[in-house]
Amino acid sequence: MKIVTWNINGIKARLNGLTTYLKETSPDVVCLQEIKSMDAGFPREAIEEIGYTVVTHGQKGFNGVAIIAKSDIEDIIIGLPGDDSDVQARYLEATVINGGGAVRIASLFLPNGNPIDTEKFPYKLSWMDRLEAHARELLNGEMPTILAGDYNVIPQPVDAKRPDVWTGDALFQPKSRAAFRRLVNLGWTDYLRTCHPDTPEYTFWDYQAGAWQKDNGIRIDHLLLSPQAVDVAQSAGVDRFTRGWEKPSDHVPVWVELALS
DNA sequence: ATGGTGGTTCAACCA
Repeated sequence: MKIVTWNINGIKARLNGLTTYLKETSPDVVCLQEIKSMDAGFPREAIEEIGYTVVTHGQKGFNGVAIIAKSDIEDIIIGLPGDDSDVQARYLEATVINGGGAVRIASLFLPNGNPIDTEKFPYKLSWMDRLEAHARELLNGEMPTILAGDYNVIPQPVDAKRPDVWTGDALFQPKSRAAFRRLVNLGWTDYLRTCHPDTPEYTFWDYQAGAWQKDNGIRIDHLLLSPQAVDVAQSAGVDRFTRGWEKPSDHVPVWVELALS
């Protein structure tokens, strides 16, 4: 069972890329971020036509997350629990049934947090606090669980080609990194890093200044696995090839393979 | 080097 997370930076601009990716790699589940579409405007038919169920949590213009799967999607939670006043569409959680098993999967788009001297940075940190509280609750469940998404956090210096230029950025601030570490320390596994301890594994390259050509990337899209998910995990990787496509997203898909029938 | 690129929506915001 292949589970993917991918910030597509706009579903309208990326529909061809997404359907090509689905046909070429045949993933069982894809968690999408930055669909930049309302639910009604999401091109669900084009994705259903190639065999996927579609659940979206969108808003006008910005943000927006979705989960698409080859099988049924059940027990859907829309929005990150903990603050009913937060109207930004950044979190969607559901159960995906797969043969003999079920996996609990979240698609999350963590706030960017820049510039750090504005209200955007405390919003990021409070959102991470809420995620930590909810992630603690999720560990009490019995199901394999994956928190997948664009975390907008560079966990370690190895996760950036040029860590020095990110020191003032919300993605690499000590408070952002500490909050990510607290999450992991609850008992979640950054499975891609576990599988590939010695290589950068970048997932994002800026559109500007030839970042892709220079491989000036960062690793900010993550799959955090509960212990029950780690027990059945087999491999993980980054599908870098989509970054070289015509009209690419600035992020690429990150995947994990689980041994569920 | 205080720019550079891209998506959504339509002047400005977000990343």
